[in-house]
Amino acid sequence: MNKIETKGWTSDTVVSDLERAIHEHRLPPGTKLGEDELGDAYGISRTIVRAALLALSHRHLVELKRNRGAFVAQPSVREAREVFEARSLLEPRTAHSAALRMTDADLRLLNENIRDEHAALDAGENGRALFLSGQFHVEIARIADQSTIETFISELISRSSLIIALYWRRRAALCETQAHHALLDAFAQRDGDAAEQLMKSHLLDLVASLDLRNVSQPPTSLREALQR
Amino acid sequence: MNKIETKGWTSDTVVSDLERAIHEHRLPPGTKLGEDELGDAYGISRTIVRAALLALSHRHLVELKRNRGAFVAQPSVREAREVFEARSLLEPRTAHSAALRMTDADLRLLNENIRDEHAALDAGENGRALFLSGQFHVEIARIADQSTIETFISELISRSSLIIALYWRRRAALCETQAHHALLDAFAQRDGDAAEQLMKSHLLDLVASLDLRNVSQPPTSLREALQR
DNA sequence: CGCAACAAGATTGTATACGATTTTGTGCCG
DNA sequence: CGGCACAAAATCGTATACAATCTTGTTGCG
Repeated sequence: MNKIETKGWTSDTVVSDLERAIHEHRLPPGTKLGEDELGDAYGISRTIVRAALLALSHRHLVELKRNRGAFVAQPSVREAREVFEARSLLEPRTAHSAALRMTDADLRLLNENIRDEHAALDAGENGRALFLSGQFHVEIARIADQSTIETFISELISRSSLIIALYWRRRAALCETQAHHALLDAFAQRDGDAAEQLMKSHLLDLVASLDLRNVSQPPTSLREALQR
Repeated sequence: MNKIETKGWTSDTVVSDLERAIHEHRLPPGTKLGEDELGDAYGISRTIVRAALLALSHRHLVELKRNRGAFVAQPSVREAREVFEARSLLEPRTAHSAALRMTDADLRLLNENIRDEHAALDAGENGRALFLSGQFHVEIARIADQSTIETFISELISRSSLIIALYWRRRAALCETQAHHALLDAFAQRDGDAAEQLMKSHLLDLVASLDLRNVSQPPTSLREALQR
């Protein structure tokens, strides 16, 4: 693997970089994250890498197996349900708050986000589109001016990306930008109740688009199947 | 400081130990947690201590200041409001779910918890009473069978303990065991709606018992006042 | 030929050494 | 005597060395 260099990588920037790579499905669930490998890639020692992996494990994006190494998490069906249950408690009412605090600048930002997502989809950059789609939700929490809830939602969004990687049913494009459009309309009218309802429906739609039957955990490779 | 020893302290056990000490107000907000000091106390190297402090900082129980050290967090008024806002989104509906899943064994456990809290109060062990009071809330999330939400609530409860340490108005005893009693009754009747309402009120009462006016951040010592 | 025991290699876990930064203490100069 | 500059000490940040554990490959026996 070639170096990334050109930056002064700190623990936090490595976390951001890896989180984004996971979120964009460039690092699929189950991928082994070797400490030496990462250290070489970023041009830092294992000390920093370990701090980053520890942080990612606290966000449930990476699973640390003692004496075995770090792996991109593979959320179980159970965990997938829990994540969306948590989102359904946090996001609708947060969207409500956001609608009441929405500024024109915020609206422009959300609009741009949707536009960029469309552009990414057209360009075939599905990973980037998925990332932007998640950013839309995090941005709402930021607008609601609730940084504590924003932290939770941000984690849940990243985990949702892993869940989508594992359990997404339709192989077609993410045809959910309509939901975001509808939300944007509610925000534009500062209609808290509408935003809350739309968000609730949006999350239900998302869960419905997943295959969460307890049948088979699809391993990403033969190798991964044996590691469990 | 004398050693604790007698245990094989891992990073996780140190985290639990420190978290409990913080939760019980044995380590008040602003307390400096020196790495060498902790390493000596537990008989481990700074490597493990740092991993533990990193974990605690991710839970917002410890603040890491670069090249300055780790300190028990001192939540701002802003942060205090956010924590209780998050709790108000998560806990009522989680109590609802818990009520519907409640077993007799669960009821006994919650009952014991309340009894122990009373005993601790009578014995003047206010820290332990506060810890048990928090455990009550976490236990509800466990009974609701939502480990993801439980993790969030657990963090919020610990942060609430710091908030109470800083902004608690009445210096008298924590006369909130009645609220827990009322909740227990609702649980015993498997009345989800009642439990949800009671939890909502309970949280509102808690916030009301705090002094969250933006006046003065009471520093724990002269020293701390200058560090900010 | 198959399987088990053992040895070699690779990877993580922990401790420690060293450098950077901040804090604290001292002394010179105004 | 007060204040600034510089030096000493303490503490954190990072890298690296070594130990523990797991994985993998090999060999010998049944």
